[in-house]
Amino acid sequence: MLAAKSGRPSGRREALLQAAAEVFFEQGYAATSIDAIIERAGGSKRNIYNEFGNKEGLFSAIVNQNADKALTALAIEEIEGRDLRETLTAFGQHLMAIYMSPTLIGVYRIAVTEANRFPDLVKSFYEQGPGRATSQLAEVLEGAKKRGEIRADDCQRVAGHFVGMIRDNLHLQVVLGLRPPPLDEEVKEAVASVVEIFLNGVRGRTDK
Amino acid sequence: MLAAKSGRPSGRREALLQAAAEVFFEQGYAATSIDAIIERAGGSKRNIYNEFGNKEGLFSAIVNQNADKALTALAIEEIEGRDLRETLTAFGQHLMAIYMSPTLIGVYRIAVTEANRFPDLVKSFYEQGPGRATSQLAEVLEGAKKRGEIRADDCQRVAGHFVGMIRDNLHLQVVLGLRPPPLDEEVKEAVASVVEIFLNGVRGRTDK
DNA sequence: CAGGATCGGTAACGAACGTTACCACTTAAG
DNA sequence: CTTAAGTGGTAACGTTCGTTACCGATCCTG
Repeated sequence: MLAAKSGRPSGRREALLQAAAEVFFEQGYAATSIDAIIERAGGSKRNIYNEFGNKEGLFSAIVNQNADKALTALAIEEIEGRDLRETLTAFGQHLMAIYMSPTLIGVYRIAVTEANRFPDLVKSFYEQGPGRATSQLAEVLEGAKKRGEIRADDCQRVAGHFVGMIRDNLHLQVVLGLRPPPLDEEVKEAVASVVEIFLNGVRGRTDK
Repeated sequence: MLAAKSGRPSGRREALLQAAAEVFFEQGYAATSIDAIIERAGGSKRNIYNEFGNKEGLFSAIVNQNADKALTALAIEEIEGRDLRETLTAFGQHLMAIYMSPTLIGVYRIAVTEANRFPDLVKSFYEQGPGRATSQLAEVLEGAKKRGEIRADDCQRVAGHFVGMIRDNLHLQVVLGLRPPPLDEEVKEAVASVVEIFLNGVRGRTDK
């Protein structure tokens, strides 16, 4: 049709990636047909095969691109606040926003689905995403521990607890399509609740 | 072949369900072929169509059966311990064991994958599984709150935090096939750490 | 023992899919 | 203006898959 001028192949490529991501994330790899992608992106199959070689090439391009997007959005070195509570709150909100973004919901779904078919893709997704976030938080906690602000045996483990609480059932519900992503208001409430419990939890031990 | 006597149709049915579950959970719905199931279960396609009608019927039977399994394994009314710490520890270990069982890992994968194709199945899976667990824990917490043992604004929300911490990154890693399920020793350590933080977190507020 | 009905296996059918051959059209060079 | 090159659309090919028609074997009934 006349959706895109034929003179801009890069625009074509982007449109294909966009449309393919939508369909892949919605339907899964096996259930997604090249025809369905073309129907959404316009143009013809020949376009896909010229640009990406085959179905698997297109899929890999999508996952890598979006994992990179999530990675660059995860620069928390800069959000270290005045005190630990502020840092945790900002980090939690940031994390929640990323986890709940349609893009990462889609990547998450596809990672779970195709874990067997594309183990390398899944590994790099985890390491660049949740794994990296946890490690970065663990470093922050390590610093707080040395300053005596918290008590913790294993900061890596405790950091995992924190990101687990952030994901909560909310993430699961959104991933399962049982509810829409939360609005800012709800995010703030949930993060505040998590930070409150977490801070009390790691600060002092009243017994034992 | 001679794997099952032809006189026991119920044995046949069970064998089919078992084999189909393995392939479905491993490959996903769309990528699983009837032939692949037969190859693993023995017999012939006719068997599947006589017993379950079609591919979708077989799939639904599997998910329902395994969701039921998880449901019946979730009777926590009986594991209320002497004090809150004991109850939470037992509940946490129970929950972790269920979440990490190969069966529920498979169901979880399929639920995430096929959320769009089978919304009703996914909904009942969530309500019978994570949703139910959270609600039951919320009731326990509500009791503790009335007895003054903990402080919490919204027990349902806080219960969500707890199950989130239990899932942790461990669950994600297992679901993604990045590591095997934890052994008993590791489960106990993780749950103890979670309970420690959670109890301190909801018990007293040292500031504010 | 005979007859009928039911179950299970084989093979085939029709549809859908990934991929590619082929051709029309546009574009740039001479 | 002619021609060579490359891009994009259409149609077709071979394969795979869900489903079913057909037929032999098995088991229950009289």
